[in-house]
Amino acid sequence: MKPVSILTLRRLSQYLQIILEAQKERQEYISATTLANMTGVHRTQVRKDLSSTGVVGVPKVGHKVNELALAISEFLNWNDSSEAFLVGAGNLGSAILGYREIFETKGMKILAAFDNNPDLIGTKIHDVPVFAMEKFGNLAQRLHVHIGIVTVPPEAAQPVVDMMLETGILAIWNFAPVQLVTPEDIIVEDVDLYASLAVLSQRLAVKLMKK
Amino acid sequence: MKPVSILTLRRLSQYLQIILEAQKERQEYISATTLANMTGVHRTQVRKDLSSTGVVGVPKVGHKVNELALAISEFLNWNDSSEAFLVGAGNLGSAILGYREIFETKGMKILAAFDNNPDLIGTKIHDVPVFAMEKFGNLAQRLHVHIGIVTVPPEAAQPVVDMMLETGILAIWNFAPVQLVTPEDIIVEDVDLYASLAVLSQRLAVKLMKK
DNA sequence: TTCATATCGATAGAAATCTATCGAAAATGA
DNA sequence: TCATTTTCGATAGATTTCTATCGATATGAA
Repeated sequence: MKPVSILTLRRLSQYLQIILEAQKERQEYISATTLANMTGVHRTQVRKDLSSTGVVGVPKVGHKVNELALAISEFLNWNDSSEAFLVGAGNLGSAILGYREIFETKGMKILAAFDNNPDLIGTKIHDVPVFAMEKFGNLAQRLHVHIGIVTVPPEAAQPVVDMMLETGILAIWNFAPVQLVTPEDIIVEDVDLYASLAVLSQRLAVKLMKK
Repeated sequence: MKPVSILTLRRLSQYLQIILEAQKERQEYISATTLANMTGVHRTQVRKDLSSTGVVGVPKVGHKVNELALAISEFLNWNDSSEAFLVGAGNLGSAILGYREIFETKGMKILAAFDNNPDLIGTKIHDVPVFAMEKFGNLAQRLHVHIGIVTVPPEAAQPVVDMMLETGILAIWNFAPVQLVTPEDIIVEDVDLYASLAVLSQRLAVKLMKK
């Protein structure tokens, strides 16, 4: 199995979303062509992306919706569950916790949240208990948690991450808009809102200029 | 001015973040090499990215921090303000509104939020007033708002977007995990958490398999 | 049965993106 | 003053990513 590009992974998630819709509507088959039309990705690109999961389709028919959904889920490792801890139970953290159930269907179970705000400690947010920061290490090791979700303010992010890495965290989902410093083998996935906004605003500026 | 790739725009935002830090620390100069080391992007790539904003550096010295910050901000259109409306004042919407002030420093002013929950209408969230959905069109046209932020549940996203497009919205910042259908000339920037999670979980799975 | 059509998977070619190299310019220090 | 070092910007080459093309196969209509 050769490594797959980030772009392919992102597209696979996109296809899966559409495929799940088709599944809800009881469609039996779906073709790469359909996925291409719905996403704007090129037909052949969709085929390549799908082929990296190992599925094979039937000419003139396409792929069985159920099989395809399963294959992509398996490939993304969304079928077995990984445990996660979230640090930073503020606005953004709470919002993420609100998606807890959906994330569970995608293989990520958020077991607990951590914060240093005494008002939050001991409470539950969207059914997830909030603990004091000091409890992180002990709990993470005991429960074999491998994913850390970072939703703290920018200046707090690096110390939090340093702390996480001491406790066996292998992958970090980082929502703080800072460049984290981590060892090579740690997986860091950034959700960079500023970068996203940058694309939006520059594109809009170019567009308005042209008119 | 030739068009700039999305990847370049995202990196420019990243550089700017680092440059602003340097500015806070009263550094006078910063080099492409430094930015490269801090981000992991290749030296020459950083130079190319920077050159697309039109800045010129000084050999052996680098770029003046102030000038560089200004050039990138200008290029991303973060120096003049664009007005935005947000639809969907739930968890995620509130979290976004919490970043209102930071977004303003990046050229986006969120003037109002909209929701169809009667409990929210008439209230303020992070100082932003919440109106009924029906008010959107009228207000958007009167205030010449061009950016729509979509933080509604997936099933509500497409209707909301359709409504937005009827009222002169030109760019959409979409946080709903669905494929939006829009005319060619509308700018859509997706923040796709599932795609991000897909990258994280697949990478982690591969990593754990290797061990 | 035969033909037209839609789709598949594979391969090859095109385009975009990234990396390496080179000469020039500014600072530093001998 | 002159060599050394660091960085710049430009160009060329390598790599990755995307798109076009082709034969093969299953379906459905003539």
